[in-house]
Amino acid sequence: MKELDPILHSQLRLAVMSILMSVDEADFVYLKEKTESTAGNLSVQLDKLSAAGYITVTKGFVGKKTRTACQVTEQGRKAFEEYVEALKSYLNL
Amino acid sequence: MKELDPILHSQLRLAVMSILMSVDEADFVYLKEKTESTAGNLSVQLDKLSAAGYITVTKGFVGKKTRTACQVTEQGRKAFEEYVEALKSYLNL
DNA sequence: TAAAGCGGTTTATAATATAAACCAAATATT
DNA sequence: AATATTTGGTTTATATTATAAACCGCTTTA
Repeated sequence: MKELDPILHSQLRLAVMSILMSVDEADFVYLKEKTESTAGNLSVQLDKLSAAGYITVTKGFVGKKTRTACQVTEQGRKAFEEYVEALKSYLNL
Repeated sequence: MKELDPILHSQLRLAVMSILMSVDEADFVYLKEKTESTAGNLSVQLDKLSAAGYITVTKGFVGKKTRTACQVTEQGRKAFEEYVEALKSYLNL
């Protein structure tokens, strides 16, 4: 049986990646709403995805307010696809 | 986003359930080999699946040797299928 | 200018996964 | 026939993880 990438095998991180896979860029607030997570949890999990090289996190401004934007990297895209393939062998899809 | 059943969202438990879904009965030794897990880890995870009502664990004998057989329950089957459905919404399948 | 909100981060806690240590019974070895 | 080894596990300790709570600086509003 294939290994399931532990960085992706986490509900919140998977949800974030799933969103980023189909949206090309999403900011902190949007991700928080969509995933219904707490800010603290989201912050930690974004750090992990970023540390793994699966996403990039860019801090900028919109007017005077900060804005943290996230994008999936090519490496993240690949990892996600491999994770899906591995999972399929578990789910019999 | 749907919740992912935490009992199933674990690599080893998912692997066990995946096997049991397609085999109708499997014993401890077989599951251990197939999943390449340690006996301790497997024992703990089987307990959890059993406590959740997802599998039944039956201890018997083959000659003089003990044999621990596992079967998925109807509840487990249902939970597995719901888990698969929930995951699909994350994986875009 | 104080108070309340927004957009987060850091830190503490609870839950989880995993392996290591252990155990009893059966089998093999000397 | 005693001793060592293997088999089939369970229990316990440890490391990792997920999660929420507490916190922080900056803005906006009262």
